[in-house]
Amino acid sequence: MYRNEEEFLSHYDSSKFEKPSVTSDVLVFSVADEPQGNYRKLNEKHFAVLLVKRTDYPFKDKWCLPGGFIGIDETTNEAAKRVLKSETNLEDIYLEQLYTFDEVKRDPRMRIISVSYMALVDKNKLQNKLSNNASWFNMKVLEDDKTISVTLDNGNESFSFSVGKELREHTTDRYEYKVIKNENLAFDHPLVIASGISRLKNKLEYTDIVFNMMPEYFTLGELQQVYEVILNKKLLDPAFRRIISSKVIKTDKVKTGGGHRPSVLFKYKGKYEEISK
Amino acid sequence: MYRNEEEFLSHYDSSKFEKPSVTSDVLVFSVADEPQGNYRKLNEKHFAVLLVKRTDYPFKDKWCLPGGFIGIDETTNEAAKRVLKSETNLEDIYLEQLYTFDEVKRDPRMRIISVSYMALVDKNKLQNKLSNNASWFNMKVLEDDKTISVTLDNGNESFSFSVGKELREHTTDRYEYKVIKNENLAFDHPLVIASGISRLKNKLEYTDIVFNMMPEYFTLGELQQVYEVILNKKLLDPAFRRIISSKVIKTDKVKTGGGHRPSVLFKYKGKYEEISK
DNA sequence: TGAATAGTGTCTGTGAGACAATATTAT
DNA sequence: ATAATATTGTCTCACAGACACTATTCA
Repeated sequence: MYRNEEEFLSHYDSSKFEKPSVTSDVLVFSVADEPQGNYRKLNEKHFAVLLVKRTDYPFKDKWCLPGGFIGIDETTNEAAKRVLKSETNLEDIYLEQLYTFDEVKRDPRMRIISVSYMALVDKNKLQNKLSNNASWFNMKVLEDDKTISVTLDNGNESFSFSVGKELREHTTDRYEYKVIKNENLAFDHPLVIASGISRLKNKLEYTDIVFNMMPEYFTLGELQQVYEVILNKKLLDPAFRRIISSKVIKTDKVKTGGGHRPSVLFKYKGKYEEISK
Repeated sequence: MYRNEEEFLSHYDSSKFEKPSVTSDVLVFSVADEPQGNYRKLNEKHFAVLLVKRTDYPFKDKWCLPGGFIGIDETTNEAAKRVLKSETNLEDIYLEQLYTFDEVKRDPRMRIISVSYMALVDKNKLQNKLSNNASWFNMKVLEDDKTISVTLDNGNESFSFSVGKELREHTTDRYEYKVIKNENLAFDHPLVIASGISRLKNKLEYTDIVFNMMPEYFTLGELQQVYEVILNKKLLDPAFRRIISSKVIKTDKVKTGGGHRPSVLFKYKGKYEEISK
């Protein structure tokens, strides 16, 4: 035994155990604006995720989440930020740890543990800033009691995957899904995407994270569209306005030009409150 | 470049990068029954956490969560179960991944990433099964907007710690706390405990996890006490009964002997429903 | 009998769901 | 004028908070 902590540390051999590798993977969500024919109608919105085409084995040519090995002096959060910066050139965006995936065989090369993060971005803020093998995929999500099915489409390619939510009796963990169908995604990334969707839906209801996907000024109609496209259901206008009103402040700006009554622009109250204190 | 995945894998050198070590730490919560003088009164309940005294450096003689390095062929979840079994001799108990803590300097020896799990147990099920350097600590939790303070007491020792919740603008993560005061806990375990308390409080309201800390038969009064001691506030009887009634079924058993009206025993509905289908 | 908990009844206010009604624009 | 969205009004119903009341036991 050693006499004190210093002495102990100087003798400690950190190479004794065989260690897993650790990566940080980032699930980047956004809501895309898609203009369509009728000048009167609003832009359609799509729930979208950022994927990267793998150029190397394993899973060469499959799509995966942006991510990579963490440095020995870098936190997983820092690694996620680094990856995000290099793929989207965005900084200071919302990032939260999602889940740590660590099935022993999730990577065929070796034991790799993936700490996944969820990021929310306003797609309009990044213009032509995507790295060239990255691409946004619109998502259509179908969810029932037992399954989450997602269809992905980036304009050129379209494919789908589905995962099952099976609840084991005593180890119930919301994110312990199981891949049922997957052909075009690398690793266990279907699980990560499904977990992220589930988390986002939940947090939408009891936090203010949605504003991380919004521009500074927005109409309540636009905001409602974002909720609707993520939650995948229509909301009633008056109810939505009631609920959201406390989180948002009216500005004196309006949005015109839509062939219908102009819409007042709002901004997120959060920051404002801090200033006004 | 390699011609196919197999060829690639056979050449892959997994020792190229310097890797962190990975541990699995388990936050075991329970609610302790403490009998007290007056024969009429109900047992007092205490929110409790299981800690282990460290026998080695670093942090020799400080208290920490049960945990340990994961095997190269073992998931963090399996490691958590293994640890739990060895400390409490309990199996098949509720276990969910909490958060992955990975500050670069969180362990003075070397880079160690900790995947933490939260477990809920019914303390009555384990009799004298604790390993000998483990001990239950009753917790008193004080929480306000900015701080969580916890006082721990196992009968012999009493100490407290506190962590601050600071919300950074764009990286808001509920579990990114900061240690303000800590003298007796090893590593960053104050953060883990605070995160777990926060998660448990939340999940109490919208899931059924509480029943993992209950015996098969319980009275609504006892169940209410468990809620009250975890949420740290009194609940109104009629409201509580209304809300909980859908999750629970009445049995024909009663609990007598308390110097007051006997109380009907209930059981959790979850399992029952599956059988009756 | 009385201390203590078990359990029920009911009033009130809040807030969500639903739907109707009005307002305003560009073509 | 019309299609389309913006915005507000209001009715109803469910439900949580609050408090009062009744029920039952055992030293």
